[in-house]
Amino acid sequence: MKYQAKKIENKWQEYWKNNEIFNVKEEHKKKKFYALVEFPYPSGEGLHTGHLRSYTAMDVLARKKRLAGMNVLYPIGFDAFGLPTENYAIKNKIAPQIATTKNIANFTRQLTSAGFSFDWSRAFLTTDPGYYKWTQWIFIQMFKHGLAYKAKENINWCTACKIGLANEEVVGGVCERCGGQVIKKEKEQWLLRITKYADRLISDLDQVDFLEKIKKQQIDWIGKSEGAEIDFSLTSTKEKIKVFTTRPDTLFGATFMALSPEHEIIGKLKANINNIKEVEDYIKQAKGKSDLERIENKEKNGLEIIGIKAVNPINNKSIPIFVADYVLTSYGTGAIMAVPAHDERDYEFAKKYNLEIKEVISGGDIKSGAYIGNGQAINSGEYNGLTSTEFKEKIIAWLAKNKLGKKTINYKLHDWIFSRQRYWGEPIPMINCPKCGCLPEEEKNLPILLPKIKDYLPTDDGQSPLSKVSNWVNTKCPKCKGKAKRETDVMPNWAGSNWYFIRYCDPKNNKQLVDPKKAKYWLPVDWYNGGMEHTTLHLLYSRFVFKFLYDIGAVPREVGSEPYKKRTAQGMILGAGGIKMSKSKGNVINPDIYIKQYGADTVRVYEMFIGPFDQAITLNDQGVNGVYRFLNKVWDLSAKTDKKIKDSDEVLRVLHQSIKKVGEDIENMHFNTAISQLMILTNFLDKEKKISISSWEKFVLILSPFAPHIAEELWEKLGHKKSLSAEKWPQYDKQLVQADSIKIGIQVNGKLRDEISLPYDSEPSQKIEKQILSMDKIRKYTDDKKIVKFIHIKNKIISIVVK
RNA sequence: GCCGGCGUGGUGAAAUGGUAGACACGCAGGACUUAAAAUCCUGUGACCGUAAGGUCGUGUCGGUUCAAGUCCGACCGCCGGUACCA
Repeated sequence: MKYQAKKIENKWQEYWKNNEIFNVKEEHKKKKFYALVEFPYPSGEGLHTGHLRSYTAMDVLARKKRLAGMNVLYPIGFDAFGLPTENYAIKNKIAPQIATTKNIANFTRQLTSAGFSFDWSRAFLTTDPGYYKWTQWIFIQMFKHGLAYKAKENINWCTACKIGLANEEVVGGVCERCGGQVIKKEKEQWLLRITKYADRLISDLDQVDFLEKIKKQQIDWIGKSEGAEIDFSLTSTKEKIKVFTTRPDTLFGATFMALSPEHEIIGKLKANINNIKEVEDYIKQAKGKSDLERIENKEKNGLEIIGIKAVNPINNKSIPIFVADYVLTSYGTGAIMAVPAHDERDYEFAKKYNLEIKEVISGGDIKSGAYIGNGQAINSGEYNGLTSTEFKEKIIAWLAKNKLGKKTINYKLHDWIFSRQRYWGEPIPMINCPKCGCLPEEEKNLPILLPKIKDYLPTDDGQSPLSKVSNWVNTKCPKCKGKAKRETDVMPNWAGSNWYFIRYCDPKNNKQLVDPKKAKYWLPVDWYNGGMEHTTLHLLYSRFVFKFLYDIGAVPREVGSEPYKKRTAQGMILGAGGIKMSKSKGNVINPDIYIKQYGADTVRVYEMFIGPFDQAITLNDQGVNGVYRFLNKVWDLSAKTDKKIKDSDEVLRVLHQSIKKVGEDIENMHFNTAISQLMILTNFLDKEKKISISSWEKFVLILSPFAPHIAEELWEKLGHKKSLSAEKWPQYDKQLVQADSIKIGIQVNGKLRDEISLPYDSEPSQKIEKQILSMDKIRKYTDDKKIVKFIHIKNKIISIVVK
């Protein structure tokens, strides 16, 4: 019979489902393995090939770990709240709930057809009230612990649609939907105090096994920098301006000060500013700039504030003050001491406006540009000669003693804006009472259901569409029972994906976020794989939320405060032309087509074979054929099995080498070389007349993580009644892996001239040396020469140096 | 600009400092076939040579070493992340 992929794939997918082969329970005698992939957002386009790559890789690992005797949890769910669905709903006037249901049916079909060994009994949607009840519960706990608060924040505002946009909706500085200009606008928002966890989010990275580049991304995103806050007094007023600097050692070189356009002191000192009208004009045009314009126009510009000057505390010199939009309001104090000699931006600004450039650290050439490195202090009075490090310490001590400043730490990371003026998200479970203020909803009333509405558009002034649902908005105050109103903002996309991996441990629990016993067994996640695009925000946010849940005891102590033991990332899948797949470029590939044409096993093996897992790959038709041929060959080989046969030593050797290599390669995510080894073994077996049952079984088992359907079918053909998923990963025999003899190369003066077959592990000896030197091809190069060196590295090489 | 990663046949790619190009695609020739597809066999880095064999060859230029795709230095190119973070 010929290999019929579709037929056997349907058969085994049914079998796995009906027999709940991959559904797991806590089994305390067994070692657990929690394999996690990023759950998909069920978009209308269906499963992306990138998902397929990640899910296949973890499926291979999960299946291998099962065979290794572990209790493997490999769950799946859907991250179903979000903007694309909401925008789709607005455009087509269809309830997002309906679009979601439809999309999920499609995703489920696709995921099933690829043969992933998910525990479907644990699947949920983040839009399930039973799930977002706990998303809301977490928010309330954050509020109760002072980590959720309201504040005025600048948000992206589309001037055409007149609505607030999430960062991900601003593409290239314009509105993703209408192409309209996006500016910053102040609005009251909910924020989460992630900055309180910044230090732990850095230091606890020591405890986990993440790819180094991922750790680095986390650290860079948090952006911790140590420096000093320094007070500059002002002439003609008692006000002061605080600046932040990482280089207090350059204080003598501060020749002007620059304020961000948003700096509050300007409003306060209006009366003292002689050119207030020009200053206000400058501020107005700076604020009106879109992000796009700010990015495009990188040339620094500013305006001097006439009438007040700042006084450098170290030498009492008056220096001019500028307002300049290269100074960010959102970092540090929104004001800087400018040291043109030792900062590139300040240098550029000083050149443009003809300001003093005073060198205070030696080591550079100030005429040609700023010197930003460390060095020795010069032009710094009594501090001259100190190194930058010594100088920093001394000057901070001096500032502190004179109450002019102090050591400070700053972060790039900001508190996390956690509200959206949208519909399709978890309602923020807060109530505004005119008497009692802003209070959390009573926990017994959770979940606060998202009401069904007809019009999903935000209001003209940017309020959430929920604000139009008066019978939902109007409620009672949980404290005084008087009339009160619900918070109408909803949570961002991230809310549901922050903690979903916890819920997989106990997805149906209605009394607790998670049963501590179950959490204790399954958590932390042993191995989390996903895309690099989620290794900053999602990873950081979910680590933060997990730490918080750990702190309040919602996650048991024994689990620890890090959610993921190990995190890896697959390379991107590029479309035709080696560019990112995107709808607008029309190069998106739907995995369905390949699965239909070749079957899931072929697609799985192909995706794993095409290149190194962590590198970007370009998907094309080249190579799929080869994998399909390989599986056909495997199928045909099964006809050669024979009960009576005993395999040759050579067959056993290649088999045991393969068991070793495939097993190790899977653990290291070197899937491509694992498959090439399976191909080598297949080609080898193909040359044999008969194959023993025992060898064939081992082959089928090591193939099974990659091509589970064909493996199950071949296993059944051998007369087994049960799925091979309950079998054991074969052991390799160390003795058998080594061949008796080994061929090694012989070099003369670095050039390969011949090779010789020696018994394995032959130690260097006079005898071998003599033998080699008597070989014809070697004599050709050595006979009339003097042998300077004779090197024999066991099992590796023989290298002769002649003169 | 800064921070990562990468650069090897016509193509995807292998290679703990130890015989570069495993494995696969494609291509060429052959077998089977009325024919095609499928399958099988042979060849396939470049150059010289009928062959045996030789020379060159892992982005470029240098260095370390008996030995470098791999280590070190400088440079060029591509990809990804980030962006005025004081």
